[in-house]
Amino acid sequence: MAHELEQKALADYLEDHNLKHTRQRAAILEVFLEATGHITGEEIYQRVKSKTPSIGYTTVYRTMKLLCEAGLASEQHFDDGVTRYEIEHEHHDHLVCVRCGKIVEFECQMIEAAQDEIVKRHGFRLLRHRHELYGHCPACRRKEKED
Amino acid sequence: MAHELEQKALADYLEDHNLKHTRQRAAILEVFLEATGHITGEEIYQRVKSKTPSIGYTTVYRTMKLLCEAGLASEQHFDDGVTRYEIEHEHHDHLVCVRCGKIVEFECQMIEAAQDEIVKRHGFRLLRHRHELYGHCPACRRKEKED
DNA sequence: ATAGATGCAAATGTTTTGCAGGAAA
DNA sequence: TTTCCTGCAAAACATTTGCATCTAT
Repeated sequence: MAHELEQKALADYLEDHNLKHTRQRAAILEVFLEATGHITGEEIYQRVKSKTPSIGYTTVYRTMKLLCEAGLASEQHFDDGVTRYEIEHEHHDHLVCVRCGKIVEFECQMIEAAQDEIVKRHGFRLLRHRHELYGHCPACRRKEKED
Repeated sequence: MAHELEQKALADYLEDHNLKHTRQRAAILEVFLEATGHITGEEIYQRVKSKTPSIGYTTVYRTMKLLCEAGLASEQHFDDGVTRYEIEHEHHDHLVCVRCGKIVEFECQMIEAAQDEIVKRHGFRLLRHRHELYGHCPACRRKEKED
């Protein structure tokens, strides 16, 4: 099985919390990890279904919530109102192509510093942020010119 | 009537597009303008309802969409999945208190410049962006210490 | 008179919950 | 054998649509 490390992390989390290790949970984590990230609940459901037809939406959503709690996944909400799950990793933001849906991650130290300054100026305590740039990716810009 | 200027802008837009000037449209715009901005469809509905009890959700949503097209309002989607409407104005971003819901707008030239650089580096064409900082506002931080 | 607007009820799409049966420890 | 999970169906929730009726022009 691929992704042994993450399956191990899940097993540890389940054990620590007196939760059970089930076929469905392993299958959902597997599908999630195989995706390039930024996958929706619906997509996970469809892919798990092709191998385990008895799966329900309920289990997918519940398991993804659990993976988030376990620190393996995190939720992203882009402009279309659908929750997407990505592999949890350090601070980064997103560049989204509104034509083809391509998502690129970026990090910018300068922006982080500017944010801290703004937060401080307003006396807030920063918990998290969200920064998304929407536009057309290089491939779509090329297609536009052809149209 | 307050907000004559915007009511005039709406009237012009309606005329230009062969749409009708109705009591409901004027009432919804009025309520929207009286709010401090960042009001939800539900809130608009409730406030209009107190003066015009026959109003329906449908009309509120349809009218807010129309106001967006007319350039008077714009939609904002924060993390709770509820659409909020704000008075359309130049580029700015949001600082949101997750405890009390307070919303502060900010603008930062340095961040805008950094964004442009990132977009250029990835070959994208930028259409719009969204930048939200979530945390605790000064008042809520004070309350926290009391708790 | 007529194009367009309204409000109700029903549909939508996504995610959550209640519950009875099922599987892991 | 007990505790936790699962999948179904139904609920929730915000928003949209179909349609018969009403209203501004």
